[in-house]
Order: sequence, then structure tokens, then C-alpha cells
Amino acid sequence: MSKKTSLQQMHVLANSIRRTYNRLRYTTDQIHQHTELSAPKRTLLLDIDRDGPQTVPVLAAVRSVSRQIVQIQVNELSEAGYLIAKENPLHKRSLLIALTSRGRRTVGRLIESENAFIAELGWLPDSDDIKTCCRVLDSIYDKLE
Amino acid sequence: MSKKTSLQQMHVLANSIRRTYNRLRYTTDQIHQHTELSAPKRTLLLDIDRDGPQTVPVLAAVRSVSRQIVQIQVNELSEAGYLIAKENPLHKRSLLIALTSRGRRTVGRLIESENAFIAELGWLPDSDDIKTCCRVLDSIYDKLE
DNA sequence: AAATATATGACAATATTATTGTCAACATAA
DNA sequence: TTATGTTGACAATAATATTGTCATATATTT
Repeated sequence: MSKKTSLQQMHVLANSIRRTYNRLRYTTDQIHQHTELSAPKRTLLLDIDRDGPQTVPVLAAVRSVSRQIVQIQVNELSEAGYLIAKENPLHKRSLLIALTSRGRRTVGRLIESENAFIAELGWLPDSDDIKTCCRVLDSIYDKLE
Repeated sequence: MSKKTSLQQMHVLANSIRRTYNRLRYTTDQIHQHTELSAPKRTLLLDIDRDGPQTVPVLAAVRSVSRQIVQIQVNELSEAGYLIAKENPLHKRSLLIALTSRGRRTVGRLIESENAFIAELGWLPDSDDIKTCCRVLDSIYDKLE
């Protein structure tokens, strides 16, 4: 496989990532239309649910966006009762943003709704292929850090 | 492999897609910082370069966004001399949006810059893995249509 | 310990992206 | 031909995001 061809493959992959991301966002927007949660806010809740309480600057770095916009989203989600700032043993000023019990219940419902949608779709990619896909995407993410 | 586990895998994959997409956008924004082209505009140019002239409604559908915002972006890119509307043999009113020669040169430079970045990075995923990754992402895109 | 540099959260101003809704004119289908 | 749908233009608005500033707390260096 020539280097040129691999480069071309990467452009094709980047395109697939982009359009699949957009369609995923569109589809999940539809699924969660009745909630007050936008795509970035759902992402924040899901990230914190999966990876545990984190500081705002860390959440921003993971998402490759400015810390200011994450701060705003976190503040709004906190006001709405989904998130709460907890003491950070490693840093007295930068608090850990955690899910409230309401936030946890909401994340549970989000995941449930998406699972129901997938079930209705009646299709999933091959399990090993999913693993490969995650591995490739995560390695790209890591290399671009 | 139980159904439950596959569902969980899908959530993990969705997360990998989202964060890799965001990092790709951030990185390419850096690479093309000196140009006047935002990420959505670059995407439009690249899409038209790869798939040929298309109508605004089709470009919007592929991207899962409203036709109005695509119309605006196309109009701005046309004013800037990157795109031009051409007669559509299949539809007298909905014109085909095509690259101008300036647009083609610009796309060439975009791809060149990204290739140079990848070269500097000195790393690419395994070729077969890229193929698998594209296949999985494209099948998800298709199923969610 | 003191001085310096950095990080954080709050706030403001602004830009960009995107949605929704409307309209007139045209195109397509019945 | 008539009915229906599509398209591009325009407007109003919302959401997302960047950039910059500031005061203060934290971390680092001397």
C-alpha cells in the first residue's frame, strides 16, 4: 500500500467521521427532542457519567473547545439541577463537576431512549468491527492531542 | 456476545466518533487558520470536489442540516469566488453548485496542507483498519437515513 | 518565605452556525 | 390545467463558540 493511497484513505475516513457525526447528532436530537437538553449538554452529562466528576478545564480540553463555553453549559446544567460542583481534593479552586441524582436518572433515561431506538432499528454493526473502529478513532484522537 | 454488550459498545463508539470529530475540527481549524474558510465551508468545498456539483437541498440533506444554512454558506462561497451555480439538466430552478477554478485550486491547497500535517505527524492507522472503520461509519450513516 | 507566573471562574462583546417560519415564483405530478 | 411540492430569498431568533478582560486563588521559582 503506497503512502499516497493511505493519505487518500485518511481523507475518506475524515469525511466518514464528519458525516456520521452530523447524522448521529441529528438523530439523537430527534430522539431527545422532548427534553430540554441540547447535544452539547447531553454530551457533558454522558461524559461525566462515564468518566466521573471532572473540572471544567478538563472537560473543555477533552472536547477541544474553549473552557468558557463549557463553563456556561455547566452553569446552566447546574442551575437546572443536573450537575453539582463538589470539592476537589487536588485543587481547592477548580471544583469537580458531578452528576446530581436527578442528573444520573436523566442519563439513564437518555441511554434507555437510545437503546430503544437501536432496538427498533433492528441492526448493529459487527462487534469486532465496532472494536476496530473505536481503536482507530481513539488512536487518531490521541495522536492529534 | 450478548445484545446488551453490543449496545454498550455502540455508546462507546458514538463517544469515540464525537470526540474524534471535535478534535479533527479543532486540528484542521489550526491547519487552515490563515485562510478565510471555516470548517463548514471547507467541508462544502471538499464535498463538492469529491462528489461533483450538487444542488443546495442535496448538500443540506447529506449534512443533516437545514437547507437555509447551506444556502447561506454557498452564497458566501460564491461571492468569494470559490463556487459557481451551473445549469441543472434535471431541474431548471435548482442549480448545480460547482467549484470554480479558484475553488479547485483552494481545495488542492487544503488537501496539501493536511497531507503535510500528517507527514509531519509521521503516523497513519493501519490501512485495513481504516477500511473497516469507514465501512462501519458509513453503514451507521446509511441505517440512520 | 517571597516573588513571579499560571490557572480559574465570572463577565462582556462579538462572531458563527443553525433553526424556524414566511413568501413568491417556479417546477413537477396528477 | 390544476394541485402540490420545491426552491431561493429574506427575517427573526436561538444556540454555540471564540476572544478578551479581570480579580483572585493556586502553583512554581528563586
